[in-house]
Amino acid sequence: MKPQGKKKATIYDLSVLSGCSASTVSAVLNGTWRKRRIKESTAELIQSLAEQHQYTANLQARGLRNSRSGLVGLLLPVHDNRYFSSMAQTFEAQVRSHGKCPVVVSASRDPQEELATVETLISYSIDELFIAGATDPDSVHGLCEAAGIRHINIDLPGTKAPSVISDNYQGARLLTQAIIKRFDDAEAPLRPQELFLFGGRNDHASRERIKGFRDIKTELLGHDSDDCIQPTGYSPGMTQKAFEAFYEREGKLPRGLFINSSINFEGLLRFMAQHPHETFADIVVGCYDYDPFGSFLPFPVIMIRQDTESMLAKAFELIEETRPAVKIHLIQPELVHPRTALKGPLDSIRDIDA
Amino acid sequence: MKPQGKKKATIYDLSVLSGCSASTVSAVLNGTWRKRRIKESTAELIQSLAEQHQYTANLQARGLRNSRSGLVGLLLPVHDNRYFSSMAQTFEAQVRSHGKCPVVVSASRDPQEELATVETLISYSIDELFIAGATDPDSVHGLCEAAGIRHINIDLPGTKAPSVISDNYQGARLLTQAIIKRFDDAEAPLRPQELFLFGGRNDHASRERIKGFRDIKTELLGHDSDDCIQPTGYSPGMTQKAFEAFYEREGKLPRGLFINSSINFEGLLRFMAQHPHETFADIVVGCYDYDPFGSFLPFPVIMIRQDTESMLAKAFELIEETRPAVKIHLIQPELVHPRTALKGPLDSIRDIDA
DNA sequence: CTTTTTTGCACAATCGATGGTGCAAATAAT
DNA sequence: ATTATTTGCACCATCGATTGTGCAAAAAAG
Repeated sequence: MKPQGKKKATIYDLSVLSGCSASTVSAVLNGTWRKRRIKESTAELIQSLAEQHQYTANLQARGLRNSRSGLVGLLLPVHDNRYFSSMAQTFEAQVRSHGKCPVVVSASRDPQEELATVETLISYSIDELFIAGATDPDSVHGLCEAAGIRHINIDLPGTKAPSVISDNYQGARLLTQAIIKRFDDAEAPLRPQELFLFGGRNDHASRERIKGFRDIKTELLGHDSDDCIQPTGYSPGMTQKAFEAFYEREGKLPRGLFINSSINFEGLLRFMAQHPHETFADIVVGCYDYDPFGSFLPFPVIMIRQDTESMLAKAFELIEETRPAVKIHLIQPELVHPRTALKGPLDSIRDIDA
Repeated sequence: MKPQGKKKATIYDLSVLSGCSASTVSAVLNGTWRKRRIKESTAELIQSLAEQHQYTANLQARGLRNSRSGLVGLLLPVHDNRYFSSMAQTFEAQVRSHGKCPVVVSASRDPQEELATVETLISYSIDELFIAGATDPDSVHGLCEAAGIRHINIDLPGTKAPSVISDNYQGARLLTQAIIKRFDDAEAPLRPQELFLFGGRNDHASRERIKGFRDIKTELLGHDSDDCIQPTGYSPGMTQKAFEAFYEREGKLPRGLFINSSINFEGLLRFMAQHPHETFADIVVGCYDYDPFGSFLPFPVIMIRQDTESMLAKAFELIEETRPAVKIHLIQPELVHPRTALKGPLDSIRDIDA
């Protein structure tokens, strides 16, 4: 029928048109009509009217009534890096496959903003919340708990709700080992003071990665000292400064670099922009995060791809449970060798014309 | 006060607690109380009660009543590439600064999914919609129009709503010119059959870019033939195949490559993974999209950074207008030379501990 | 000490959908 | 033909917030 002037049709409009009551219309349109013993012919009539008038339910009204909204939220620290944006992509696909509506929001790794954002989501009667990389997962838990909203931590664990995170310790060991191995047939063997870790802050992920780094480094190279760890926060700018400072001091970069995340890796890019190719002639970089372009830089870049699909799948599984245990589920990440272009969530979406 | 057992406080709860009517409570808490001549002391009482009981308005109820929700939507084709994810990031910042709540969803460049997603958003009484990179902006317009929702196209233009897009023609000229210039002091000059365009499909952006590419190429190199244009859709897999096919046929890659988007660039990465460094020894790549890691690949990569901030700013400006003209606003993109690490939206978020 | 004006707030309808309850008509059982 | 069931649906309260309207009490004007 015509695209209507302005206002959307409601069950009351259809009620008038069909001669049935609004409750009948409602039942027909939300599928509960068999349970309510509505005649099949009545249902058909109403359905065809609904179609003609392009009826779609007002989800705010429905949500108000059932205090559910059909929305499932993903709280992200930031959008614009490959780790989180590909998480968003898989999240959307999984939520849709459950027949719900995904909502992705970021809170800039700011505890205040995290809480404010979650409050807003709760006010919209969001049904479930996936909390990824929150600085303060337990406070967020507090809000969800009070509102009776199922929630789960991803990427960074909390102590009050179940968490699904990648096995940072193991991943860091893998990555560090791979970096070291790269020097196996170098003319000069890698010395402990030549292998540094840059980036991260005092969060669970960083701590675990640092532990893994130090453990395997000590195992393989015999020694590790505190000054080989340079936490810079999750900021490209600070990371760049750290590299500049190091370079100023030492006249060169460490031969082996463990970079805590792709965001920190961008700090290295900024440093690179200021220095000639030779500066990077024989370095090996390991980055705890995968970025397809990062994998093809002019020096060997070994990366860790966190398995966001498995993490989210596990998270969905747990969030469905009635009383999930408050424990941390570790998902194994994957080591990605230099010059590797992995497939991603985009590969599963069809592209029409070529 | 205590975090409450389960249910959130409503104006009715506060109404009882304060001895005032619900309408008074409502007025106090939504700021209209002066207009309603509520005594200041009453307002203070209610506000303090609200704080004690951690009252937050049920936004679904409010939205139902005003048929507005405070939500502003951004419809994206996909999340996981730097162009769209950084668009999401700036979008969120801008929406928040307007006191609204951002909602970002992707629709996989699938016209069906686009419409379904927008219908859902409309059912939540979203206030405004930014339609980015939609395959079928005009159908989306239809839905918004019928629902009386302000909307605007970004990145890909429609014919029925105002659009803000980057100047693809001009950008493509810039980029192509920069590619050609790179060969100025090469031993062998670049011949027209050595400069190819890969990627894109039959959308407005691709068409404009192809036009810009061909125009300047003809101007500078004297000739351009149809087979130098290889549209592959927006899919890494298809793009890879196109490169493989070309390589199979010609035994090498073109010396000059114009790649239509970072998504297509990922197709080149996949190709690269299959071939040794030498294959890329003297190629020059121009990519219509900026990715910081892409900028540092082992061969010269010239990129175009689309100015998402300006695009969104302009879009916000237009969407506020009562009757914005249905026209296309062009935003100039920026040429980014190889080995450049630009700042992005992440730089404006503070990082607490270093 | 009236009359007018202002102040301060309560009432009740409304937004659209849902679901428990009740009840008449149709059908089946006796 | 009478009672018991089943069928098919209407009625109405409800979710929480908003807002136009109305009306006492208090203050000001006379």
